[in-house]
Amino acid sequence: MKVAEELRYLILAIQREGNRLLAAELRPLGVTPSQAEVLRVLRDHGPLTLNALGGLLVCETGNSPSRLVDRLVAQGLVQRDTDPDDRRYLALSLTTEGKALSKRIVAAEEVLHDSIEQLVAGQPVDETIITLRALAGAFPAGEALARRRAAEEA
Amino acid sequence: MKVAEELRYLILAIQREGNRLLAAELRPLGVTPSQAEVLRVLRDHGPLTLNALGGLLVCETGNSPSRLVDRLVAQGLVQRDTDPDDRRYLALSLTTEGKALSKRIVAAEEVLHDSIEQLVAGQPVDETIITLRALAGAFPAGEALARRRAAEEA
DNA sequence: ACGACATACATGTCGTGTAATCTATTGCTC
DNA sequence: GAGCAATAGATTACACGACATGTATGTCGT
Repeated sequence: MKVAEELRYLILAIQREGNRLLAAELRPLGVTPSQAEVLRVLRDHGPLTLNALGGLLVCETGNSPSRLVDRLVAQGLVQRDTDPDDRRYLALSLTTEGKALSKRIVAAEEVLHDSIEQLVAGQPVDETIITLRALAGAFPAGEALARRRAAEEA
Repeated sequence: MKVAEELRYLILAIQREGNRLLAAELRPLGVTPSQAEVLRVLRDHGPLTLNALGGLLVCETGNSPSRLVDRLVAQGLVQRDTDPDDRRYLALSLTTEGKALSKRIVAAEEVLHDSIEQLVAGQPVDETIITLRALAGAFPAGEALARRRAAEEA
């Protein structure tokens, strides 16, 4: 099998299974992995417009995470205000309840991350990250990650 | 950011974007990446039952890829016969049309694979594959890949 | 032969990913 | 300020993935 093909399938398999594990951890909290990502981004990066939110999401649902946000609003976790100056813009932020839940989400993610670190213990992880960054950097979703890293350091 | 968290998001980003690129290559052929995987597996691993097919798919849709196969049957690419000895079993195989299309699918995948290899040229790819195999090997979907590798070598 | 169980597959539901299309608001040009 | 293009966002259609549940067929113990 070609190297690129094996890479592709390995990444597909890991992504699927990782997502399932995370979904299982998050289920008791009543949110899905994508919803959790939105809550975490909103928690870390203040109030955002829908577009700005999309730019920071890796699970970026194309143009508009509208539906994703809809469900979070319906659950009372996210507040959606319209900018009074320019009514095309939204101001998305966490409700008190959303802030509380996001703490529990971080804890659930820790469980997954600990499992991952155990599995890759003793493996050449640094080289792996370098390679994957080279791959991801070529794409928009990879840039979302880079933006988040940049914002965290600022 | 923790190593495991960065790994997780990198893999998510790469998987998404890779899938989109492949979907674009495959669109002129009228199939999706998941459908293409089914056609390739059927081409390489003879007639299969639905369960056996699921065991070789990385895009393994849990229990049963019935609906995935449904669309391929509807397009005339896959033939679905019932085993006369035990009518619970299916015998899935490519039609002539399906065989012809699978050749074009391989060509479309080559395009993606060439792009990937260009992007990771000069990176520590071997170490990356080792790490990812360690991760994937812990999961069922990773085993699907291993089964395919084993079958290819046999 | 009968009934309980097991196996293989099908189907329903929910949430999501992607792309196409629609609506509302704004800003620009004249 | 009227018309028009650009922009932000919402809506919609289709295919999937995950999970739960349903159905048909076969097997086994009695």
